[in-house]
Amino acid sequence: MVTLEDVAKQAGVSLATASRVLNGSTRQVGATLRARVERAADELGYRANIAAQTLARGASNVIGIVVHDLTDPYFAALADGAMRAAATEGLLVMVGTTHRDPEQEIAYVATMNAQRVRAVLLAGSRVADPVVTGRLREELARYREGGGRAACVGQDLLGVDTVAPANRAGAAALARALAGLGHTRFAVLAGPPQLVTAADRCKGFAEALRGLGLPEPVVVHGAFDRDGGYRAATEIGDATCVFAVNDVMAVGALAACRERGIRVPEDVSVAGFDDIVTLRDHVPALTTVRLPLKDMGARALELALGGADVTAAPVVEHVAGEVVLRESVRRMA
Amino acid sequence: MVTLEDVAKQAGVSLATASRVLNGSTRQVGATLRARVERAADELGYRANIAAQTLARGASNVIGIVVHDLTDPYFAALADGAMRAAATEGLLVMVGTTHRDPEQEIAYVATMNAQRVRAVLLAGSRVADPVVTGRLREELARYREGGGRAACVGQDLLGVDTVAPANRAGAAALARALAGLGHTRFAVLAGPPQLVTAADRCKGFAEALRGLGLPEPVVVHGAFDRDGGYRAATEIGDATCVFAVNDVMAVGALAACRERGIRVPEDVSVAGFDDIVTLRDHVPALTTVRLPLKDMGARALELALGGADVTAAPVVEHVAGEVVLRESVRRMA
DNA sequence: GCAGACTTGGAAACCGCTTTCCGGGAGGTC
DNA sequence: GACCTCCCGGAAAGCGGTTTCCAAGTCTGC
Repeated sequence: MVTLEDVAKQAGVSLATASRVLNGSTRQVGATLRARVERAADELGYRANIAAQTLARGASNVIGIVVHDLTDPYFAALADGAMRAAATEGLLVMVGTTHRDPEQEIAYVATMNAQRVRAVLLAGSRVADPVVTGRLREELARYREGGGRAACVGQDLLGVDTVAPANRAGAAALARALAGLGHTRFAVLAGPPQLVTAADRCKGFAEALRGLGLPEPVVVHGAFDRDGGYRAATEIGDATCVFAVNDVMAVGALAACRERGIRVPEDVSVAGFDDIVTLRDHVPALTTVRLPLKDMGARALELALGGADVTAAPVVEHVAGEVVLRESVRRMA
Repeated sequence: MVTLEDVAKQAGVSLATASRVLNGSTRQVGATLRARVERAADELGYRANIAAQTLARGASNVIGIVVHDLTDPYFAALADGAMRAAATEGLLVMVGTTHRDPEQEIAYVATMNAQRVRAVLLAGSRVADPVVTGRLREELARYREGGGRAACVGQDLLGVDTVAPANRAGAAALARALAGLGHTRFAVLAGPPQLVTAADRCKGFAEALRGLGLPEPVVVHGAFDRDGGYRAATEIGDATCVFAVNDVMAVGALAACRERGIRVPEDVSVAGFDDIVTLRDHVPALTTVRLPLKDMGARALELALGGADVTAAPVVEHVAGEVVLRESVRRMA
């Protein structure tokens, strides 16, 4: 590989000068030398060694983002938002996928720390395990002590800047909207009990029903994905309205209904959460709670990068969800 | 940040020994010292500085992958496959999204080169612009001269190892299957003419029709995304069967039909390409050509990493698509 | 014409780690 | 016991940049 020294030699200048010309310095370099250096670099096809730059500068130009699964449109949208924001700052993005393994998440924080990334973004639901969470916090603390910045999309459990979707409030609003349609017997496809996002949505929904004096919903736990929704949908009892705690599960539930000859919304109403863009053309159109996922991802990155004052209390931004009623629910007679 | 030197000092050993203990060396270190070093590292919370390691070792443990858009499930699946493969090799992944800007793609290759990533994966369609392609090839050549490895998912136009989906053959097979159902008047929602993937699929489809002695299809160009399909769907003339060159466009077309009261498949049959997993529950179920996207991503990474012989001719692996007939098409009377 | 302020180029220290090369001690052989 | 290995620890030379510190001009203003 051609190094800066090669360029300097070819241009007949010192290393220092070559560095100043090519890799953005505050120092001025005369037009003649500047041209010579640029020409040499071009001829030689010089590409700065970023590892060396990072080492010398003590700061890298990459950020890390840790998600569960890129093929889940929820995380893809979050990641996309964050990546666009990163790109405008000229930052590169290193992505880690955990596939919902909390150990992986911790490991990634350590790795990102080793990479000395400028900031790390943790996107995705926490699990309700204080031990695991504790270890994650520890690893994060270690990272931040070294000057790293961190932010999180999801529950405010990590002591870092957080973009927190209003899962509870959103689910509650949805419950009220659904109740407003005349439904009284509900089921919740609740996802795994340890997953905080899922649990919060479930809780918010149930609380709202309680507040309205309606009966408790049937709660069916299962996986947080399409198949989880599909399976859970078979156990909804005599509910007239089922709330799947995310859109992907709702789509699974819809599929299950279809296969079993249950019409939606005529026989049962179905609602989800997130308003996944890729699913907007689903038939029947899914009632859901819209979350501005891209913005949330972008905002989280801003938070991580912003605020020079590391010692300040972490800022938590709550983002509201908007209930979107579509064809998958119907008004009861 | 705590450095290796701090650890060495605390453990009362030399830098060399500490390095050997902590960062995988072939050299043995005695049990006593080894324990001392590990203890010190743990107490101090040492995290190796990967930039320094990369510099010293002359090789990094990250790979780069360049895609158009992570929120497009096609690329998400490809990326996911590649990332899983990378993870099993203990490699980190740097992701760049170009949003279909070829300049961005070239820029990313340069950047990845600067990062000295072990390999870069270019996923996504080439554009039919020899100038741009030439510059990309140049940039790739530069990278590979420096020892970088590269692979590509898509058309074999870059002179690197390639996983090439059989776009033409797949579309042709689809055309024959559709013709076998009795259709004779076709339309193709063809995407942008410069996009090679789109063009190949369109061409393969038309050729097959020609081979069957059927009339030329109506070809409607447009964007390669959902909205492109949506818009193009309004110009299909009197076709009884429309082929959207990818699933996402097909979904857009389906939406357009629905809004205009055109029943699918009763009034018109619709087919796509890719068999996007997220769309499998779409109603009506989409007829399509299945591509093993995750495997393709993984395979491309293997290709990039494998084959020690850089000078060998690039290997091109063709991967076939499988026609999957579903509800969105019907047999003509 | 000259002191003082500015500008610009270069030498060299340093960033944190890997690894080569050396040397000393332990263990084996005859 | 002498000689050879083998094993393991440390000193130090890089890896490819950045940046500080100097020194030598180049301008100003008087």
